[in-house]
Amino acid sequence: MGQRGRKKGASGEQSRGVLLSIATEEFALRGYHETKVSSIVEKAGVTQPTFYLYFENKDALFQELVQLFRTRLSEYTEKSRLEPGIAKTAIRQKIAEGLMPFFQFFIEEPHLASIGFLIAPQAAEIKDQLADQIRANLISEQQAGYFRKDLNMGVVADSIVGMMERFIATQKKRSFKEPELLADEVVRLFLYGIAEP
Amino acid sequence: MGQRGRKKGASGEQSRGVLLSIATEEFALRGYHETKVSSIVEKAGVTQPTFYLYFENKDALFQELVQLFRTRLSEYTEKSRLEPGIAKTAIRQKIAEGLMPFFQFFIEEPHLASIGFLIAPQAAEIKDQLADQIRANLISEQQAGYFRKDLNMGVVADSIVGMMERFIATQKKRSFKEPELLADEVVRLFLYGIAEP
Amino acid sequence: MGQRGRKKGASGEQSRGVLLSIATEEFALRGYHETKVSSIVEKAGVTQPTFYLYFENKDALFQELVQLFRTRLSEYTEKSRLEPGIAKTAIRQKIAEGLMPFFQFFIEEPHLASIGFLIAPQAAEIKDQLADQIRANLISEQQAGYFRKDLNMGVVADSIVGMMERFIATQKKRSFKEPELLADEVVRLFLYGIAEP
Amino acid sequence: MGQRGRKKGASGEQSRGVLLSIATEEFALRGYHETKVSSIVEKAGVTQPTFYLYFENKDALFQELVQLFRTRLSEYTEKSRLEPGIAKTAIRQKIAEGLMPFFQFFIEEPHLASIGFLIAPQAAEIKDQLADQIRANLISEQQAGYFRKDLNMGVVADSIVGMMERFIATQKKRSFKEPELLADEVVRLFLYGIAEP
DNA sequence: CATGAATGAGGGTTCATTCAT
DNA sequence: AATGAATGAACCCTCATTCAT
Repeated sequence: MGQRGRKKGASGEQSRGVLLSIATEEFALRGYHETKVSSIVEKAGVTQPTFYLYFENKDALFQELVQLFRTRLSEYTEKSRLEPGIAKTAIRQKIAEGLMPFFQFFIEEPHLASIGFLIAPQAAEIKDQLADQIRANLISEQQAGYFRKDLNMGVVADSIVGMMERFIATQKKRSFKEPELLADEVVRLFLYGIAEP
Repeated sequence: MGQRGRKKGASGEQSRGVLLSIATEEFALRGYHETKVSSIVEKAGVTQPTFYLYFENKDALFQELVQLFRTRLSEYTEKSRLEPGIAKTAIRQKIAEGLMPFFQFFIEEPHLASIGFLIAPQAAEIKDQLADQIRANLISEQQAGYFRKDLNMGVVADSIVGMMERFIATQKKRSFKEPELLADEVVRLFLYGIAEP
Repeated sequence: MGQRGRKKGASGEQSRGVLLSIATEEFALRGYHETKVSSIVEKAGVTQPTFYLYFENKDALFQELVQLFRTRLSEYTEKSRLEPGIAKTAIRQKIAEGLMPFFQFFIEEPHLASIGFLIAPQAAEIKDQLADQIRANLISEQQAGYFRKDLNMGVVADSIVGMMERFIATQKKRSFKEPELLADEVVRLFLYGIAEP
Repeated sequence: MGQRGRKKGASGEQSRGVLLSIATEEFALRGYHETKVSSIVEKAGVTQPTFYLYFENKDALFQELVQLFRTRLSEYTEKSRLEPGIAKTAIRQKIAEGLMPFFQFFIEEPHLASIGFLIAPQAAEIKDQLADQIRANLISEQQAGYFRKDLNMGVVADSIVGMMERFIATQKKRSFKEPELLADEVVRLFLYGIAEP
């Protein structure tokens, strides 16, 4: 009752969801070409035609995941920018707070992150974009007097994005602590450098 | 005369070289699957069977390139380790000198670097290894008193490798200066951080 | 209705069956290498990928046929061993009855027999095995006093298997009679020899 | 001197001979398709073009071997027919003497025999022909009163040829004695049969 | 909503054979 | 007499995708 009626309609969305989630994992773990439509549907327990009931084709599904990654990334990026000038928190904590959402996202959605940062053909472009944003932020903070003026913020941004990529790529084998600790570690590194003061 | 002698024996190696170099570019620019044997040989001006005269198969060729990358990377890594302890040169310059070979390599062989750092399935492993080495170096220098003791050198190493990866990935669009300048920039970043002193 | 039901489920098995039967004939008539997947599917009225829907590859199909031959051969060999010791039937008829199943098999499945006895790389091994069995049988009957003791039963078994092979190989052009008659002919030959008594 | 002059001309025939002999072995052991021109020349220590200096193509070489087999077989068959009526030797020995040359040939040239009897596409035809000859001989001797009249000599001939084929095919693993002994064994089998007299 | 069955299109690889030297 | 280098012609196989039910 109701249940049954819904079941019909829901089962569709359900199948779609299963396919989507399996595909995410497969793409992340094996890459685009090594992930066959046939194996996705097999693991999902449906047949190949069913796949095309929910996705135009393999590439469309993949792009959907990439798009999903970009959306989520933006959402989390928003959080990074929340506290504009108000923040009386020390610069160190402020930056750590800005980094946290990324780490959280990468930890919560490792497969999606892998797709967007490592697997997708647009990965380069995605990272470029992110680096650009970060650079813009850094520059404005640099001009606000928080950072040294003699550093090329493009290089800094690239290093940060590169670090993120490494974080995503090595997440499985990383025994590493809580995102908070990691964020703080990273912030201290980028803020003060490794040199003995 | 020497001309003639060389011509004969060389023609084979020459074809191989052409194929190798075209393949390097193709793999770097399009990825493994998008690079067809048919298009490699076409650009090389030979027919498909010729390809198999010089390489066991497509994958063997690719692996040869990956191996070549690893070898070159090792060679350059050697250079990074030259001067042992004595070094009265400022730590800053010392590190810059250690970084330089990598940048030089990446600049001289951008396609090979791209293959080893971005395209190869083993890319993750390769970068992990490199990060491990760098971390080991950093730790020993840390213990020698050059670096702060409160930093996790694993994170530092990952950040450096990530930065390298970004450097390779963005090289084409990078208007950036000489490797010397870049190396110095990077060293200053990692040594002293971005915080206003 | 049963019609419809069968049609659906059966169509796949049907295609497989058609391919199997065409392949049997082609392999038997042309040999392994001269039989192309392309020609099998063409005669079956399907496209090449369909072939791989039912068989892992060309060789797997071939091996399946060889295995089928072996199985059938075993089944028929069983029949040869029926009546154990008591047998008051004349030795001559007893042996004829033991031979009959083979001839019947070879006549009913000439192509399969051809594959197992002539085409398969394992043909030698298959015949060796059969010869071994026959020899064992002959020896036990020899020791039971039915046959002369001064004959090497290995040679006899080889001769019988060789005769079978010739029978299979020449079946097409053989105008020869019923299997019963042939069996009797063969038995008389091997039992009593050709010498004028 | 002389030696040197001959060497040149001889070296050609020599290469040809080497190729021929290696090809014989390879064809016999691996079959036609599994024997690659490339592997023949490799084992012969020459290059592929050299192969075509001496043979029109792979098939021509193979046919040459088949032809050689047929020729040799005929030569040996001649020996079988030498003593026409004269022979006062007992029928048993006479037949053994007729069989001997075949066994000798098969033993002396096992690879060639394998090619002609097992590998060649014409193997069936070759054996048919041989069976025909043997049948003709048998029939004439049958009519001369040496053999029972109630036996189909076609079947007898096929059995003999089949036995020969088995002999060739199993020669490697056969521990068996001298050709004389084998011939005698076979003759006794076919003459008197296996039944307890 | 779902499937059994089938296919279009293309890719990698092999092999006998030849050309120029 | 011989070779280094190259190729024409096929063949096997895979995969994303669709049709009819």
